[in-house]
Amino acid sequence: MSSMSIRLAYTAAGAGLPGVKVGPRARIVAVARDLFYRHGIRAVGVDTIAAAAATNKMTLYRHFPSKDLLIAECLREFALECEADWEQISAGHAQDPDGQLRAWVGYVSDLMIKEADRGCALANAAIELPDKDHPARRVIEEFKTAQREQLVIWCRDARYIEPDQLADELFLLLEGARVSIQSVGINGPGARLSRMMQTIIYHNGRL
Amino acid sequence: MSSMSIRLAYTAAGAGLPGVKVGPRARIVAVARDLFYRHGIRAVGVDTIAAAAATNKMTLYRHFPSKDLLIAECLREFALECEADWEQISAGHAQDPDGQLRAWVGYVSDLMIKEADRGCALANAAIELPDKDHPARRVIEEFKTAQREQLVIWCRDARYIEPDQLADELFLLLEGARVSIQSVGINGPGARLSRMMQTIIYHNGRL
DNA sequence: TTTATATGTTACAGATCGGTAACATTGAGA
DNA sequence: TCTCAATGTTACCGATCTGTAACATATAAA
Repeated sequence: MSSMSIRLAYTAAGAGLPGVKVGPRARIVAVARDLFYRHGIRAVGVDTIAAAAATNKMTLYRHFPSKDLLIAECLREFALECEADWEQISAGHAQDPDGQLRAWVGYVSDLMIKEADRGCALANAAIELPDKDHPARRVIEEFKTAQREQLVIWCRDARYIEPDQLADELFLLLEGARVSIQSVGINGPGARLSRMMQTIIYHNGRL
Repeated sequence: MSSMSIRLAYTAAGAGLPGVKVGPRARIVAVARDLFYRHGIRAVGVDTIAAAAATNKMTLYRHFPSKDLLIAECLREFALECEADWEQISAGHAQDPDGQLRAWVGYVSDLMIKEADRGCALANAAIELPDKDHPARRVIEEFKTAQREQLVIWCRDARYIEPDQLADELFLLLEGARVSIQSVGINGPGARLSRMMQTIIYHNGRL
Protein backbone atom coordinates (compact mmCIF):
# COMPACT_ATOMS: atom_id res chain seq x y z
CA MET A 1 0.00 0.00 0.00
CA SER A 2 1.20 3.50 -0.70
CA SER A 3 2.75 4.37 2.62
CA MET A 4 2.99 8.11 2.00
CA SER A 5 4.45 8.64 5.50
CA ILE A 6 2.22 11.24 7.04
CA ARG A 7 4.23 12.03 10.14
CA LEU A 8 3.91 15.14 12.18
CA ALA A 9 5.14 18.33 10.58
CA TYR A 10 3.65 20.42 13.37
CA THR A 11 3.33 20.23 17.14
CA ALA A 12 0.57 21.36 19.42
CA ALA A 13 1.64 24.97 18.94
CA GLY A 14 -0.43 27.15 16.70
CA ALA A 15 -3.73 26.04 18.10
CA GLY A 16 -5.30 28.74 20.18
CA LEU A 17 -4.22 32.20 21.25
CA PRO A 18 -0.90 32.69 23.03
CA GLY A 19 -1.24 32.38 26.77
CA VAL A 20 -4.38 30.30 26.47
CA LYS A 21 -3.74 26.76 27.64
CA VAL A 22 -5.17 24.20 25.29
CA GLY A 23 -5.83 20.88 26.92
CA PRO A 24 -4.87 17.61 25.25
CA ARG A 25 -8.43 16.79 24.36
CA ALA A 26 -8.88 19.92 22.28
CA ARG A 27 -5.49 19.40 20.65
CA ILE A 28 -6.35 15.82 19.79
CA VAL A 29 -9.59 16.79 18.10
CA ALA A 30 -7.97 19.68 16.22
CA VAL A 31 -5.13 17.52 14.98
CA ALA A 32 -7.37 14.58 14.15
CA ARG A 33 -9.72 16.79 12.16
CA ASP A 34 -6.83 18.09 10.10
CA LEU A 35 -5.19 14.72 9.48
CA PHE A 36 -8.47 12.94 8.76
CA TYR A 37 -9.41 15.63 6.30
CA ARG A 38 -6.11 15.79 4.47
CA HIS A 39 -5.20 12.12 4.30
CA GLY A 40 -8.46 10.29 4.84
CA ILE A 41 -9.87 8.78 8.01
CA ARG A 42 -8.68 5.24 7.49
CA ALA A 43 -5.22 6.41 6.47
CA VAL A 44 -4.49 8.00 9.85
CA GLY A 45 -3.81 5.89 12.92
CA VAL A 46 -4.30 6.85 16.54
CA ASP A 47 -0.55 6.75 17.17
CA THR A 48 -0.03 9.42 14.53
CA ILE A 49 -2.80 11.56 15.98
CA ALA A 50 -1.48 11.34 19.53
CA ALA A 51 2.05 12.19 18.45
CA ALA A 52 0.93 15.09 16.27
CA ALA A 53 -1.14 16.44 19.16
CA ALA A 54 1.95 16.37 21.37
CA THR A 55 0.40 13.82 23.69
CA ASN A 56 0.16 10.03 23.85
CA LYS A 57 -2.19 7.27 22.94
CA MET A 58 -3.18 6.60 26.54
CA THR A 59 -4.47 10.13 27.04
CA LEU A 60 -6.31 9.91 23.75
CA TYR A 61 -8.13 6.81 24.91
CA ARG A 62 -8.94 8.43 28.24
CA HIS A 63 -10.91 11.09 26.37
CA PHE A 64 -12.36 8.96 23.59
CA PRO A 65 -13.48 5.37 24.11
CA SER A 66 -12.53 4.41 20.55
CA LYS A 67 -11.20 5.80 17.31
CA ASP A 68 -14.68 5.56 15.84
CA LEU A 69 -16.06 7.88 18.51
CA LEU A 70 -13.17 10.26 18.00
CA ILE A 71 -14.10 10.34 14.31
CA ALA A 72 -17.69 11.13 15.24
CA GLU A 73 -16.58 13.93 17.55
CA CYS A 74 -14.38 15.46 14.85
CA LEU A 75 -17.25 15.49 12.40
CA ARG A 76 -19.60 16.89 15.04
CA GLU A 77 -17.26 19.82 15.70
CA PHE A 78 -16.94 20.44 11.98
CA ALA A 79 -20.70 20.37 11.54
CA LEU A 80 -21.20 22.82 14.39
CA GLU A 81 -18.76 25.26 12.82
CA CYS A 82 -20.56 25.00 9.50
CA GLU A 83 -23.89 25.60 11.15
CA ALA A 84 -22.44 28.70 12.81
CA ASP A 85 -21.36 29.99 9.41
CA TRP A 86 -24.82 29.44 7.99
CA GLU A 87 -26.43 31.18 10.96
CA GLN A 88 -24.12 34.11 10.42
CA ILE A 89 -25.32 34.33 6.83
CA SER A 90 -28.90 34.29 8.03
CA ALA A 91 -28.27 36.94 10.67
CA GLY A 92 -26.31 39.14 8.29
CA HIS A 93 -29.27 39.43 5.92
CA ALA A 94 -32.29 39.40 8.19
CA GLN A 95 -35.60 40.30 6.54
CA ASP A 96 -33.87 39.74 3.18
CA PRO A 97 -34.27 36.09 2.14
CA ASP A 98 -32.96 36.66 -1.35
CA GLY A 99 -29.89 38.37 0.12
CA GLN A 100 -29.40 35.36 2.37
CA LEU A 101 -29.49 33.03 -0.58
CA ARG A 102 -27.07 35.14 -2.59
CA ALA A 103 -24.75 35.52 0.37
CA TRP A 104 -24.79 31.76 0.67
CA VAL A 105 -23.78 31.42 -2.98
CA GLY A 106 -20.80 33.63 -2.29
CA TYR A 107 -19.96 31.67 0.83
CA VAL A 108 -19.91 28.29 -0.90
CA SER A 109 -17.95 29.71 -3.82
CA ASP A 110 -15.26 30.76 -1.38
CA LEU A 111 -15.36 27.25 0.04
CA MET A 112 -14.22 25.92 -3.33
CA ILE A 113 -10.97 27.80 -2.86
CA LYS A 114 -10.64 27.33 0.89
CA GLU A 115 -11.17 23.61 0.80
CA ALA A 116 -8.67 23.49 -2.03
CA ASP A 117 -9.03 19.94 -3.23
CA ARG A 118 -10.44 17.81 -0.48
CA GLY A 119 -14.11 18.73 -0.58
CA CYS A 120 -16.55 18.26 2.28
CA ALA A 121 -15.24 16.42 5.32
CA LEU A 122 -18.66 14.95 6.05
CA ALA A 123 -19.31 13.69 2.54
CA ASN A 124 -15.83 12.19 2.42
CA ALA A 125 -16.42 10.46 5.73
CA ALA A 126 -19.67 8.99 4.45
CA ILE A 127 -17.75 7.41 1.59
CA GLU A 128 -14.98 6.13 3.80
CA LEU A 129 -17.39 4.70 6.40
CA PRO A 130 -20.13 2.80 4.56
CA ASP A 131 -21.10 0.86 7.67
CA LYS A 132 -24.56 2.13 8.58
CA ASP A 133 -23.92 1.48 12.26
CA HIS A 134 -20.87 3.69 12.48
CA PRO A 135 -21.39 6.46 15.05
CA ALA A 136 -20.27 9.05 12.51
CA ARG A 137 -23.18 8.36 10.20
CA ARG A 138 -25.75 9.94 12.52
CA VAL A 139 -23.78 13.17 12.49
CA ILE A 140 -23.43 13.14 8.73
CA GLU A 141 -27.05 12.40 7.94
CA GLU A 142 -28.49 14.85 10.44
CA PHE A 143 -26.22 17.65 9.32
CA LYS A 144 -26.70 17.20 5.59
CA THR A 145 -30.44 16.90 6.03
CA ALA A 146 -30.54 20.07 8.10
CA GLN A 147 -28.50 21.91 5.49
CA ARG A 148 -30.88 20.94 2.74
CA GLU A 149 -33.87 22.00 4.82
CA GLN A 150 -32.28 25.37 5.51
CA LEU A 151 -31.80 25.85 1.77
CA VAL A 152 -35.46 25.04 1.18
CA ILE A 153 -36.46 27.63 3.76
CA TRP A 154 -34.34 30.30 2.15
CA CYS A 155 -35.70 29.52 -1.31
CA ARG A 156 -39.26 29.54 -0.02
CA ASP A 157 -38.86 32.75 1.95
CA ALA A 158 -37.33 34.40 -1.11
CA ARG A 159 -40.54 33.43 -2.93
CA TYR A 160 -38.98 31.36 -5.68
CA ILE A 161 -41.50 29.47 -7.72
CA GLU A 162 -40.32 25.97 -6.94
CA PRO A 163 -38.35 26.28 -3.72
CA ASP A 164 -37.92 22.57 -3.08
CA GLN A 165 -36.54 21.83 -6.50
CA LEU A 166 -34.35 24.92 -6.53
CA ALA A 167 -32.93 24.00 -3.14
CA ASP A 168 -32.23 20.48 -4.32
CA GLU A 169 -30.50 21.76 -7.43
CA LEU A 170 -28.29 24.10 -5.44
CA PHE A 171 -27.56 21.37 -2.92
CA LEU A 172 -26.54 18.87 -5.57
CA LEU A 173 -24.45 21.42 -7.44
CA LEU A 174 -22.52 22.16 -4.25
CA GLU A 175 -22.04 18.51 -3.39
CA GLY A 176 -21.02 17.76 -6.95
CA ALA A 177 -18.54 20.62 -7.08
CA ARG A 178 -16.86 19.51 -3.88
CA VAL A 179 -16.51 15.91 -4.95
CA SER A 180 -15.51 16.65 -8.52
CA ILE A 181 -12.65 18.84 -7.39
CA GLN A 182 -11.07 15.67 -6.09
CA SER A 183 -11.44 13.77 -9.36
CA VAL A 184 -11.16 16.31 -12.20
CA GLY A 185 -9.13 18.84 -10.23
CA ILE A 186 -9.40 22.42 -9.12
CA ASN A 187 -10.02 23.76 -12.63
CA GLY A 188 -12.91 21.44 -13.34
CA PRO A 189 -16.57 22.42 -13.45
CA GLY A 190 -16.49 23.34 -9.76
CA ALA A 191 -14.61 26.50 -10.65
CA ARG A 192 -17.73 27.92 -12.28
CA LEU A 193 -20.01 27.03 -9.39
CA SER A 194 -21.03 30.58 -8.58
CA ARG A 195 -22.11 31.41 -12.12
CA MET A 196 -24.03 28.16 -12.43
CA MET A 197 -25.91 28.77 -9.22
CA GLN A 198 -26.80 32.31 -10.20
CA THR A 199 -28.07 31.11 -13.56
CA ILE A 200 -30.22 28.44 -12.00
CA ILE A 201 -31.62 30.82 -9.42
CA TYR A 202 -32.46 33.32 -12.14
CA HIS A 203 -34.10 30.72 -14.33
CA ASN A 204 -36.26 29.48 -11.50
CA GLY A 205 -38.10 32.79 -11.26
CA ARG A 206 -39.88 34.53 -8.39
CA LEU A 207 -43.51 34.76 -7.48
CA MET B 1 -12.09 0.27 14.56
CA SER B 2 -15.42 -1.06 13.41
CA SER B 3 -14.40 -4.53 12.31
CA MET B 4 -17.58 -5.32 10.34
CA SER B 5 -16.17 -8.69 9.28
CA ILE B 6 -16.45 -8.65 5.52
CA ARG B 7 -15.67 -12.30 4.83
CA LEU B 8 -16.56 -14.14 1.74
CA ALA B 9 -20.22 -14.90 1.24
CA TYR B 10 -19.59 -16.09 -2.29
CA THR B 11 -17.02 -18.13 -4.12
CA ALA B 12 -15.65 -17.85 -7.62
CA ALA B 13 -18.86 -19.32 -9.00
CA GLY B 14 -21.30 -17.03 -10.69
CA ALA B 15 -18.72 -15.17 -12.70
CA GLY B 16 -18.94 -16.04 -16.35
CA LEU B 17 -21.07 -18.38 -18.40
CA PRO B 18 -21.12 -22.08 -17.54
CA GLY B 19 -18.46 -24.00 -19.36
CA VAL B 20 -16.33 -20.92 -19.80
CA LYS B 21 -13.17 -21.16 -17.74
CA VAL B 22 -12.47 -17.99 -15.83
CA GLY B 23 -8.85 -17.65 -14.86
CA PRO B 24 -7.79 -16.47 -11.43
CA ARG B 25 -6.79 -13.06 -12.69
CA ALA B 26 -10.27 -12.26 -13.97
CA ARG B 27 -11.82 -13.60 -10.78
CA ILE B 28 -9.51 -11.50 -8.66
CA VAL B 29 -10.42 -8.30 -10.48
CA ALA B 30 -14.13 -9.08 -10.43
CA VAL B 31 -14.11 -9.84 -6.72
CA ALA B 32 -11.87 -6.90 -5.86
CA ARG B 33 -14.12 -4.51 -7.75
CA ASP B 34 -17.13 -5.69 -5.84
CA LEU B 35 -15.50 -5.63 -2.42
CA PHE B 36 -13.76 -2.30 -2.97
CA TYR B 37 -17.00 -0.76 -4.09
CA ARG B 38 -19.16 -2.09 -1.28
CA HIS B 39 -16.81 -1.70 1.66
CA GLY B 40 -14.26 0.84 0.53
CA ILE B 41 -10.80 0.30 -0.86
CA ARG B 42 -8.85 0.66 2.34
CA ALA B 43 -11.28 -1.55 4.21
CA VAL B 44 -10.55 -4.62 2.08
CA GLY B 45 -7.27 -6.51 2.39
CA VAL B 46 -5.59 -8.65 -0.21
CA ASP B 47 -6.13 -11.80 1.86
CA THR B 48 -9.86 -11.21 1.76
CA ILE B 49 -9.77 -10.63 -1.99
CA ALA B 50 -7.75 -13.76 -2.71
CA ALA B 51 -10.00 -15.91 -0.55
CA ALA B 52 -13.19 -14.48 -2.06
CA ALA B 53 -11.78 -15.10 -5.54
CA ALA B 54 -11.18 -18.75 -4.63
CA THR B 55 -7.44 -18.39 -5.06
CA ASN B 56 -4.53 -17.32 -2.88
CA LYS B 57 -2.43 -14.29 -2.15
CA MET B 58 0.59 -15.62 -4.03
CA THR B 59 -1.33 -15.89 -7.29
CA LEU B 60 -2.74 -12.44 -6.75
CA TYR B 61 0.74 -10.98 -6.45
CA ARG B 62 1.90 -12.89 -9.54
CA HIS B 63 -0.69 -10.98 -11.57
CA PHE B 64 -0.51 -7.62 -9.83
CA PRO B 65 2.75 -6.17 -8.50
CA SER B 66 0.95 -4.41 -5.65
CA LYS B 67 -2.45 -3.74 -4.20
CA ASP B 68 -2.27 -0.19 -5.52
CA LEU B 69 -1.91 -1.46 -9.08
CA LEU B 70 -4.76 -3.89 -8.55
CA ILE B 71 -6.87 -0.93 -7.45
CA ALA B 72 -5.91 0.94 -10.61
CA GLU B 73 -6.80 -2.06 -12.75
CA CYS B 74 -10.20 -2.40 -11.09
CA LEU B 75 -10.99 1.25 -11.73
CA ARG B 76 -9.74 0.97 -15.32
CA GLU B 77 -12.11 -1.93 -16.00
CA PHE B 78 -14.96 -0.02 -14.44
CA ALA B 79 -14.18 3.06 -16.52
CA LEU B 80 -14.07 1.01 -19.72
CA GLU B 81 -17.49 -0.45 -18.99
CA CYS B 82 -18.89 3.01 -18.37
CA GLU B 83 -17.41 4.29 -21.61
CA ALA B 84 -19.04 1.38 -23.43
CA ASP B 85 -22.41 2.38 -21.96
CA TRP B 86 -21.97 5.95 -23.11
CA GLU B 87 -20.98 4.83 -26.59
CA GLN B 88 -24.08 2.71 -26.73
CA ILE B 89 -26.16 5.76 -25.92
CA SER B 90 -24.41 7.65 -28.69
CA ALA B 91 -24.89 4.86 -31.19
CA GLY B 92 -28.52 4.33 -30.23
CA HIS B 93 -29.41 7.92 -31.13
CA ALA B 94 -27.18 8.72 -34.08
CA GLN B 95 -27.99 11.95 -35.89
CA ASP B 96 -30.14 12.92 -32.90
CA PRO B 97 -28.00 14.82 -30.37
CA ASP B 98 -30.94 15.88 -28.26
CA GLY B 99 -32.08 12.27 -28.13
CA GLN B 100 -28.61 11.30 -26.99
CA LEU B 101 -28.72 13.81 -24.18
CA ARG B 102 -32.17 12.74 -23.06
CA ALA B 103 -31.22 9.07 -23.26
CA TRP B 104 -28.26 9.91 -21.07
CA VAL B 105 -30.54 11.51 -18.51
CA GLY B 106 -32.54 8.33 -18.39
CA TYR B 107 -29.38 6.28 -18.10
CA VAL B 108 -27.98 8.19 -15.12
CA SER B 109 -31.36 8.21 -13.43
CA ASP B 110 -31.34 4.43 -13.56
CA LEU B 111 -27.84 4.51 -12.10
CA MET B 112 -29.26 6.14 -8.97
CA ILE B 113 -31.22 2.97 -8.35
CA LYS B 114 -28.64 0.51 -9.60
CA GLU B 115 -25.80 1.92 -7.57
CA ALA B 116 -28.18 1.91 -4.62
CA ASP B 117 -26.21 3.81 -2.03
CA ARG B 118 -22.56 3.69 -2.89
CA GLY B 119 -22.30 6.19 -5.72
CA CYS B 120 -19.54 6.33 -8.28
CA ALA B 121 -16.63 3.97 -7.73
CA LEU B 122 -14.17 6.41 -9.28
CA ALA B 123 -15.26 9.40 -7.25
CA ASN B 124 -15.18 7.30 -4.10
CA ALA B 125 -11.69 6.13 -4.93
CA ALA B 126 -10.53 9.71 -5.43
CA ILE B 127 -11.68 10.49 -1.91
CA GLU B 128 -10.10 7.40 -0.42
CA LEU B 129 -6.79 7.93 -2.24
CA PRO B 130 -5.80 11.57 -1.91
CA ASP B 131 -2.18 10.86 -2.75
CA LYS B 132 -1.62 12.51 -6.13
CA ASP B 133 0.99 9.91 -7.05
CA HIS B 134 -1.32 6.95 -6.64
CA PRO B 135 -1.61 4.99 -9.92
CA ALA B 136 -5.39 5.08 -9.64
CA ARG B 137 -5.53 8.85 -9.93
CA ARG B 138 -4.57 8.90 -13.60
CA VAL B 139 -7.49 6.61 -14.38
CA ILE B 140 -9.90 8.71 -12.37
CA GLU B 141 -8.88 12.07 -13.78
CA GLU B 142 -8.74 10.93 -17.39
CA PHE B 143 -12.11 9.22 -17.22
CA LYS B 144 -13.96 12.03 -15.47
CA THR B 145 -12.48 14.60 -17.81
CA ALA B 146 -13.49 12.54 -20.83
CA GLN B 147 -17.01 12.19 -19.49
CA ARG B 148 -17.37 15.91 -19.06
CA GLU B 149 -16.07 16.54 -22.56
CA GLN B 150 -18.53 14.07 -24.00
CA LEU B 151 -21.33 15.91 -22.24
CA VAL B 152 -20.16 19.19 -23.73
CA ILE B 153 -20.18 17.64 -27.19
CA TRP B 154 -23.71 16.38 -26.78
CA CYS B 155 -24.93 19.74 -25.53
CA ARG B 156 -23.20 21.57 -28.35
CA ASP B 157 -24.44 19.18 -31.04
CA ALA B 158 -27.96 19.53 -29.70
CA ARG B 159 -27.53 23.30 -30.19
CA TYR B 160 -28.15 24.39 -26.65
CA ILE B 161 -27.34 28.03 -26.08
CA GLU B 162 -24.61 27.60 -23.52
CA PRO B 163 -23.34 24.06 -24.01
CA ASP B 164 -20.34 24.31 -21.72
CA GLN B 165 -22.28 25.63 -18.78
CA LEU B 166 -25.16 23.23 -19.34
CA ALA B 167 -22.76 20.31 -19.49
CA ASP B 168 -21.08 21.44 -16.28
CA GLU B 169 -24.43 21.78 -14.56
CA LEU B 170 -25.49 18.30 -15.58
CA PHE B 171 -22.12 16.90 -14.61
CA LEU B 172 -22.20 18.45 -11.15
CA LEU B 173 -25.81 17.42 -10.58
CA LEU B 174 -24.87 13.83 -11.34
CA GLU B 175 -21.78 13.87 -9.16
CA GLY B 176 -23.72 15.55 -6.38
CA ALA B 177 -26.56 13.05 -6.57
CA ARG B 178 -24.21 10.11 -6.34
CA VAL B 179 -22.30 11.45 -3.37
CA SER B 180 -25.34 12.77 -1.52
CA ILE B 181 -27.01 9.38 -1.64
CA GLN B 182 -24.29 8.24 0.70
CA SER B 183 -24.84 11.05 3.19
CA VAL B 184 -28.53 11.95 3.13
CA GLY B 185 -29.72 8.57 1.88
CA ILE B 186 -31.58 7.11 -1.05
CA ASN B 187 -34.58 9.41 -0.61
CA GLY B 188 -32.55 12.60 -0.63
CA PRO B 189 -32.39 15.10 -3.45
CA GLY B 190 -30.78 12.52 -5.72
CA ALA B 191 -34.16 10.83 -6.10
CA ARG B 192 -35.39 13.81 -8.16
CA LEU B 193 -32.33 13.91 -10.39
CA SER B 194 -34.16 13.22 -13.63
CA ARG B 195 -36.69 16.02 -13.15
CA MET B 196 -33.97 18.47 -12.16
CA MET B 197 -31.91 17.69 -15.23
CA GLN B 198 -34.90 18.03 -17.54
CA THR B 199 -35.78 21.37 -15.99
CA ILE B 200 -32.26 22.69 -16.39
CA ILE B 201 -32.03 21.48 -19.97
CA TYR B 202 -35.34 23.13 -20.78
CA HIS B 203 -34.36 26.41 -19.14
CA ASN B 204 -31.10 26.54 -21.06
CA GLY B 205 -32.89 26.87 -24.38
CA ARG B 206 -31.90 25.93 -27.93
CA LEU B 207 -30.54 27.96 -30.78
C1' DT C 1 5.69 -39.22 -21.55
C1' DT C 2 8.27 -35.38 -20.88
C1' DT C 3 8.58 -30.56 -20.03
C1' DA C 4 7.38 -26.01 -18.98
C1' DT C 5 4.20 -22.91 -17.08
C1' DA C 6 0.49 -21.58 -14.05
C1' DT C 7 -1.38 -22.27 -9.85
C1' DG C 8 -1.86 -23.91 -4.94
C1' DT C 9 0.05 -24.28 -0.12
C1' DT C 10 2.35 -23.10 3.87
C1' DA C 11 4.98 -20.36 6.44
C1' DC C 12 6.89 -16.25 7.36
C1' DA C 13 8.76 -11.22 7.58
C1' DG C 14 8.25 -6.59 9.19
C1' DA C 15 5.18 -3.12 9.98
C1' DT C 16 1.08 -1.11 11.67
C1' DC C 17 -3.43 -1.40 13.47
C1' DG C 18 -6.73 -0.35 17.66
C1' DG C 19 -6.61 -0.79 22.42
C1' DT C 20 -4.91 -1.70 27.40
C1' DA C 21 -2.15 -2.39 31.93
C1' DA C 22 0.97 -0.63 35.27
C1' DC C 23 3.37 2.81 36.91
C1' DA C 24 5.74 7.54 37.01
C1' DT C 25 5.25 12.43 36.82
C1' DT C 26 3.15 16.79 36.79
C1' DG C 27 0.50 20.54 38.61
C1' DA C 28 -3.16 23.07 40.71
C1' DG C 29 -6.22 23.71 44.61
C1' DA C 30 -7.06 23.08 49.55
C1' DT D 1 2.69 21.28 52.12
C1' DC D 2 -0.34 17.75 51.07
C1' DT D 3 -3.58 15.57 48.03
C1' DC D 4 -5.63 14.13 44.10
C1' DA D 5 -6.67 14.16 39.49
C1' DA D 6 -4.86 14.62 34.86
C1' DT D 7 -1.31 13.48 32.08
C1' DG D 8 2.99 11.13 30.53
C1' DT D 9 5.79 6.82 29.77
C1' DT D 10 6.74 2.28 28.60
C1' DA D 11 5.65 -1.98 27.40
C1' DC D 12 2.65 -4.93 25.78
C1' DC D 13 -1.60 -7.67 23.46
C1' DG D 14 -3.64 -9.91 19.50
C1' DA D 15 -5.02 -8.95 15.05
C1' DT D 16 -4.30 -7.42 10.58
C1' DC D 17 -1.69 -5.30 6.95
C1' DT D 18 1.22 -5.72 2.37
C1' DG D 19 4.41 -8.56 0.41
C1' DT D 20 7.72 -12.72 -0.19
C1' DA D 21 10.26 -17.40 -0.14
C1' DA D 22 10.21 -22.21 -0.86
C1' DC D 23 8.12 -25.94 -2.30
C1' DA D 24 4.17 -28.92 -4.01
C1' DT D 25 0.73 -29.79 -7.47
C1' DA D 26 -1.94 -29.54 -11.60
C1' DT D 27 -2.28 -28.97 -16.53
C1' DA D 28 -1.61 -28.41 -21.23
C1' DA D 29 1.54 -28.52 -25.09
C1' DA D 30 5.34 -30.90 -27.26
